[in-house]
Amino acid sequence: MSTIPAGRHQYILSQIGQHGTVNVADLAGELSVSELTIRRDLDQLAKNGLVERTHGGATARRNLPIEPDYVQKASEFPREKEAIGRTVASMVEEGDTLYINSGSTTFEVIRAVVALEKKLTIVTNNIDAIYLCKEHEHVRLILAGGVYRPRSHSVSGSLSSLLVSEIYANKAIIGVDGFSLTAGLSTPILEEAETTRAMIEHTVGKVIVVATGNKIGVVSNFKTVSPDRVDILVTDSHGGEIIAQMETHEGLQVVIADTKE
Amino acid sequence: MSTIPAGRHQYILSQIGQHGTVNVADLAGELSVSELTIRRDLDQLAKNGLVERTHGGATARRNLPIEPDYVQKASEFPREKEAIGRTVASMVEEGDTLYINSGSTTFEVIRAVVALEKKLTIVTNNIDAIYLCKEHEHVRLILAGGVYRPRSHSVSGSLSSLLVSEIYANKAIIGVDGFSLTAGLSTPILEEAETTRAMIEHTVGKVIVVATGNKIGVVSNFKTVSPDRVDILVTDSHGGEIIAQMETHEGLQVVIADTKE
DNA sequence: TAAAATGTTCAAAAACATTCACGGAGTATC
DNA sequence: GATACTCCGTGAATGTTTTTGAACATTTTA
Repeated sequence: MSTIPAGRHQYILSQIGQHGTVNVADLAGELSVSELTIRRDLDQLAKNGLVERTHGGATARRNLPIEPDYVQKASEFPREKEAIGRTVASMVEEGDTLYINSGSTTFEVIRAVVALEKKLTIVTNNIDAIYLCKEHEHVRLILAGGVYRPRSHSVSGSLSSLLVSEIYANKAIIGVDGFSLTAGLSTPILEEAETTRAMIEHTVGKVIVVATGNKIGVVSNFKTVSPDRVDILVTDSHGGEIIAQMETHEGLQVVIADTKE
Repeated sequence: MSTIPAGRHQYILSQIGQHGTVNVADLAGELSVSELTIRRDLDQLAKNGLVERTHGGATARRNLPIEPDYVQKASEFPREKEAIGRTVASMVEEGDTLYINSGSTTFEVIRAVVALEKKLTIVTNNIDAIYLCKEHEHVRLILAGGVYRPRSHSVSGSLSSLLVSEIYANKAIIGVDGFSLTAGLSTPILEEAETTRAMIEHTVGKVIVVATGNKIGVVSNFKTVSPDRVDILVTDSHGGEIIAQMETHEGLQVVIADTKE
């Protein structure tokens, strides 16, 4: 009898494959370990998405893990992005319909916005938004369709724009890879640029751009819209002197998000 | 043998799948638990939309008052669904563009189809398809947009149909909650019915319906399309005598998926 | 109306989460 | 080479939650 954990796991999985379910007491007897150890084995297998944990044992898992690997989230400027999210959330009002495009900064915005517990409609092409909205009854999530891009966990392209053209939002929250007063908003992906542009064009209220300081003054490959279309820029305190120029730009309100404590 | 709640549920569902009905007294005897426990099991299954509760037992759903929980449903007939998936995958050819609607059976189809390593385009409203296609370079995944439905892990509604109306596929693989020769395809959710209908209408090739045996002869709330529009039905061996009628139906090819060994 | 099935409440039992301690494998330090 | 050290898997002890079954009143079915 294999005494190592990996051997037990293999045995458990084969039992589940054979019978559909297993129970803790039987496994403990068959493998000559305590029930506690079996429980820990099952918990681990469940965490890896290999089995479905139930009271008293486990069952085969045909469906997928609910919680995917989006935990990696904002690896670059987590504190700044979280602060930006909080700041933008304070601008959202009950009943708003929001366009939110994809990206790690706007993901943090969605996280902060759904936490408000306000009645909202969110229209986004960020697939990961699902996990944030899933358990929030008060948020209606409309996902843009289109071609799925694994790298960015988003959908984009002309099919997305088609759906966007049917919806008018009263605020757009746009993450960018580059924001410059001369070149406007820009992203490295053509399809993303198209979808983002469609969102902005179908917004009747404020267009809020979110960008960490390192994006300010940067120009990426594909232009989305000109800077004049932007009403509010929410960024952090690392934008450098270009921020000062932007603050004097007519029609553009610059908000610096506080990374508190 | 000591059985856990989940194991009992599985057994009860398989009994219902085979015989159509179950009664409390028999189950209590077969599973060596009190009738009260069986009643509680049945109540729970009914609450999740998996069975229809009656006095003295339960029956297969004749109609569906509530939206079944996807996670629960996914573990209903794992072997049968896997077999159906494998069978449908053998009908798919290199270069196909497939419409696949949402549901736990079609999910298994997607799983089997992407494993083929063929170059394909999959258009679906099943959100979980993302995890199956994420690491398969040869599959282009187009996600239908629309309102997200947490309980069924899908998007649906008029916005989805809008996107679907732009795409013509050469095969449609459709999961249903009810398939009857008189009433046709039906589902418990209006929006799903609409999206599925749009998919079928924009398919130029074969329409393949997948359904485990317990769905055969069942009528749910909202009709999708008439049975004449269906070319192939892939099901398992638990369909009962209605299958024989279907096999004689003109223009409908019935395929029984083998749950190997 | 009588029998069967159900709903409800409550207590016991089973399974669980959590914390702590033990012991072996490997590593670092002297 | 010995000691101390951490890391990991394991099991015991504790209190908590879930599940189960009995008892009794109520409803449904025949």
